[in-house]
Amino acid sequence: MFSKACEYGIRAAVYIALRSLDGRRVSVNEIAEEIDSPIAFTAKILQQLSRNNIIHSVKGPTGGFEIERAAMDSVKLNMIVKAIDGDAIYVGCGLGLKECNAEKPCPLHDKFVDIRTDLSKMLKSTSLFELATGLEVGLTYLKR
Amino acid sequence: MFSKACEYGIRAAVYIALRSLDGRRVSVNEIAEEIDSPIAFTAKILQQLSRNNIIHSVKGPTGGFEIERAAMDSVKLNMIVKAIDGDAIYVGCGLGLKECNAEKPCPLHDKFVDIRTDLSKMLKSTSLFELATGLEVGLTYLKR
DNA sequence: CGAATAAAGGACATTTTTATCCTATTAATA
DNA sequence: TATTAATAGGATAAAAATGTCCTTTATTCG
Repeated sequence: MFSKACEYGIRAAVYIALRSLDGRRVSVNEIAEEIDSPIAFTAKILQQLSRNNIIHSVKGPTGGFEIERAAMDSVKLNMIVKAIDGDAIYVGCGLGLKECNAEKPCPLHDKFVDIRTDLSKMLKSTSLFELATGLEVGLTYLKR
Repeated sequence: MFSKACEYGIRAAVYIALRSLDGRRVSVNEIAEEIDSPIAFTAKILQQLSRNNIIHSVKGPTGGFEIERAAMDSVKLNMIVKAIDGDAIYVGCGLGLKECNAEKPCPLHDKFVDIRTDLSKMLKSTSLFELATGLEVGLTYLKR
């Protein structure tokens, strides 16, 4: 469904949000450790998220990554997915046709649109805050 | 969502079904032409489908691929997806955790289960016959 | 200012996916 | 039986995704 990069990106963002709730900045090393991801690869992904203004980075000692409280509400999963995987998942044809729409649909078009609309709605309506709080109270996990 | 191999596999199977409705066997070359896919790669995928008894192959002159009328009803998309992409799409965690279930869910688990259940239902209930007939009457397309 | 710390980013390596090429096998038919 | 047409399958190549390493840049703090 999502690329590895995107999976790491979402997990990282949720972890950063969790820590930012306590006012703590976190380093790439800590993030990679806590979400069980390869450090350097995770660093690249964090760069992308930072460039897309999804997370905030600070260089130097005491630096690291953080997310402002307001951003935790306004940043929805679809923004992270789009920043990393692009919009193929929202736009592309399920059977890989370059052109596939209601005019000239692939055999699966209508059924796919339904699924994708649901997926899209879910991603657009899920905020980092929502996911971070589930983690905070120990209901959910980011590794294993 | 699906791998390229799986996309080609579904398109190829639908095309074979379409032709088999007229009692015509089709060659790899014709299939690749009609679904706009790389020939040799498509041949590999057809081998997989054949080994999984999803389509039937005949060697030699007048040979080619075909699907029996009864199989067009019994073969559902989920069987093709499973034969080519395995069951990651049904089983795997949306955020890539090795272990993710109701006991120890990732932050997206519940929302993901909903989407995936819908996708799974759709694939399990869609037969090759259904897709081939849409093509036959010119409502849908396999290339472009 | 200098040392230390952390992200940014470029270059490279590995792995997986996608794609191609060539030979072997099978079967029809002239 | 020889030829030819078709799939089967092994080996290899190319491209994309994933992952690593090292240098640069920014910042803090002694």
